[in-house]
Amino acid sequence: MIGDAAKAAGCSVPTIRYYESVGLLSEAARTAGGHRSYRRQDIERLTLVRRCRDFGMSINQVKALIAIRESPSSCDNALEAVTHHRAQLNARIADLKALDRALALIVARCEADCAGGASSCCTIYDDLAVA
Amino acid sequence: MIGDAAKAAGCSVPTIRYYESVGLLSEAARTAGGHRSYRRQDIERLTLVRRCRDFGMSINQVKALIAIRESPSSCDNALEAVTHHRAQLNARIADLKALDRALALIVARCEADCAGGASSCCTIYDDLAVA
DNA sequence: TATGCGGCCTCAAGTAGCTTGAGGTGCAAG
DNA sequence: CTTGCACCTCAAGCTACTTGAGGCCGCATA
Repeated sequence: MIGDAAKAAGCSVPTIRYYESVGLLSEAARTAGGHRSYRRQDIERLTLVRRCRDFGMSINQVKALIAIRESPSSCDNALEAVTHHRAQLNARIADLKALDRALALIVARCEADCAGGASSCCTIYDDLAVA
Repeated sequence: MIGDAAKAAGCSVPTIRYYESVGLLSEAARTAGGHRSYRRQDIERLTLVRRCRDFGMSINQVKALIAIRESPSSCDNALEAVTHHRAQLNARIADLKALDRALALIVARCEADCAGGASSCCTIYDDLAVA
């Protein structure tokens, strides 16, 4: 039953149907009544997908990673995919840190200069609008 | 002309029309021929919006921030909005760092144990699938 | 005056990764 | 037999835009 699979993998039921619809999971077997049924290996695959998504990989990145496993290629390819993803992650972290530093400066200037004055002349708006 | 405004604010022309459509910008004045025209203050507003978006605020957050300026409220409200956004940013950064640390361990184990073996039995897939 | 060309116009649909809703069926318990 | 939950499909909504189709505006050039 799809509900059990969702619980096991830690995602919602519609999410599983969505993954199936975009080809991340193969079409599930059906019971006589048309309900999807999942075996242990199906749930493992679903869990793998979920975890990769939790790690911030895109649907296509997950597809690629799974394709590597299912092809007769070297483990180095999987390693490279994950390493590449880590590089993206770190670039993103650096970007966000830079944003935060810039916002910290803006906040500090407001605290120093505005001193709770009217919002219509707050330094925040000037500082934000400067490219 | 909308093209000039886009250049000035560093965004695309359709983006400006989009901002207008969702109410982030007021409806632009039109020339006789129906083309949008922008005054200096319109461009300043657009630039403010663009910068807030660059800082990772959502459309609604930007709307709220602008609403604060245009209401007779205290600068503290603007300060709080930005501070709250910083808190979100920092939470996101912490999350991404945790992901990266987890991926680093997975990569390390593959490098130590797989040694370039077949991808079909790479430790990466096992490690990723563990909740 | 015609014509070419770039920039503008509107409206619709596509993008990612789901979630939410409508309307209807399967199945086990009481 | 009926209640009620979980399941089914299909369609639309969400964010923040981008892309495409089909068609004017306005300036310059021949």
